[in-house]
Amino acid sequence: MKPLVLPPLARPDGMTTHDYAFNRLRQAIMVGAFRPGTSVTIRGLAEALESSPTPVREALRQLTSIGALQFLENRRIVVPHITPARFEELISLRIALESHAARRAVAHLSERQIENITAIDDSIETEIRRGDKVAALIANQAFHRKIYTANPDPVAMPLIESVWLQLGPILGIAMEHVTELYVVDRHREAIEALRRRDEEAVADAIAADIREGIGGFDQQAVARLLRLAA
Amino acid sequence: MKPLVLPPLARPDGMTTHDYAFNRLRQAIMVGAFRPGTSVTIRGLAEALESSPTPVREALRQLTSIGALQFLENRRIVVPHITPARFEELISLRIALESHAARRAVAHLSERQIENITAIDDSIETEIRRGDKVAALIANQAFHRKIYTANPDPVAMPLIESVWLQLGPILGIAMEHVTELYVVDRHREAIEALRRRDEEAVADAIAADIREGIGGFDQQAVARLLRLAA
DNA sequence: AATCTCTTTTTGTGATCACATTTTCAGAAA
DNA sequence: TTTCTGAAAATGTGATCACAAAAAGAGATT
Repeated sequence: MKPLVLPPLARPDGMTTHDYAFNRLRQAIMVGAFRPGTSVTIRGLAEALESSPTPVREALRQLTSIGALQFLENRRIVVPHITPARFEELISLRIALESHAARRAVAHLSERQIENITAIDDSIETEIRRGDKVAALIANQAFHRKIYTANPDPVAMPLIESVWLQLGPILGIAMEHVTELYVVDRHREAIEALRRRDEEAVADAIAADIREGIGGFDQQAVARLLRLAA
Repeated sequence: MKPLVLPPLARPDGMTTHDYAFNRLRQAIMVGAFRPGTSVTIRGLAEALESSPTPVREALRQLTSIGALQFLENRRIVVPHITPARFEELISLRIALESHAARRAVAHLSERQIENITAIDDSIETEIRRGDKVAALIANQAFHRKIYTANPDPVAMPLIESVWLQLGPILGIAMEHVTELYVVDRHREAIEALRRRDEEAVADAIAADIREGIGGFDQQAVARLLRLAA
């Protein structure tokens, strides 16, 4: 058994073991730390997290509920495989969900929040220039999340994160093959539209942003990689 | 402790205790067997299901992942409350998700499948005439599910079911106050559009179907009920 | 060298128990 | 009657163990 490498994550006080395991695994999958097809074991993770099977199993079950993992028929636990068709469906779903969420958030965004979002966009570019792919990815997710959660009832957010999780393993592959990240300027476009309170323009900018790339990764290139891996 | 009443559900051979608990609770919530704010206990459910805390807790954790339940700060487990605003957000999300899923399914539907869907629609009307609200609800969900899962990669389906689950408790309230169900003929409209392979018309029919009612329940009336309950 | 068979190890499952926190509720005090 | 207090009960959490199924590996056979 390979000694599982898990990106570190602080454990806030009072957080249950189960919650900690869930969040840490979730974060790991979301930023591409696991490749499609990777299998994990309850006991292995329990050891890596210095815990016991019970809370880990609960965390794994939750992760399967949101599409991040899969319990196979033979009881094996794996990171789901992704076909090119499934990848295309997920991107298309992201566009539908996120342009919807963006549209429903516009009316609730304060000037202050828009400034905040602009600052996050700057940090994305900083990370891209520094070449830190994972940090750029996380900042990009923060950018999107900040917009959608301006809605006081962000019911779409958990669903969006579920799609991000399902795309995570792809990002891991992409990060291995893509050497250069590029700055997406659809973000500036979205911010401008937010300032004008133009719901349709915001939705369009977000849709274009997703269609053109996955947080700094060229989508066409990723699709090509997938076809090769299949 | 009130002796929990849970709608029965067959347990297929080889299904794990955990899976059975999950499916049974899920089904119960989806058809409105629990009111918003209802609290459940792990031991209580374990007893009702003639099982033990471990698999039940896993099932409950999974249900929270998909928005069907909520673990509060004080460790209480409850069916989430719904505000009118949240209800409106969920309906709007249903429209976005399901019109998208319908559009992406059209190209994959065979004539045979369309016939099947027509038959399901007939069964909805039968149940409505018989006055069996729960059966009508289940048939209505089957109608929608059958369309969306024609897509060989139905990645949106789990998200759609998550929204259905979050609307479930509302349906329970609706069923208490609404005496008369009515037949939605947007279904016929959708079927006609499916036959013509008209993606936009299908998406529009589904959107209208959702906007006008929740599987036989008048949406405006439900919104009014919610405002009263709040 | 490839395939089959049987043993050993690994792994998921579910029941049980101890512990800490929360809730409940009876009885006292205002 | 209402409010406060403290003991008892209920509840979520997590570790452990026994069990059955699956996987891995060793050795024999073809």
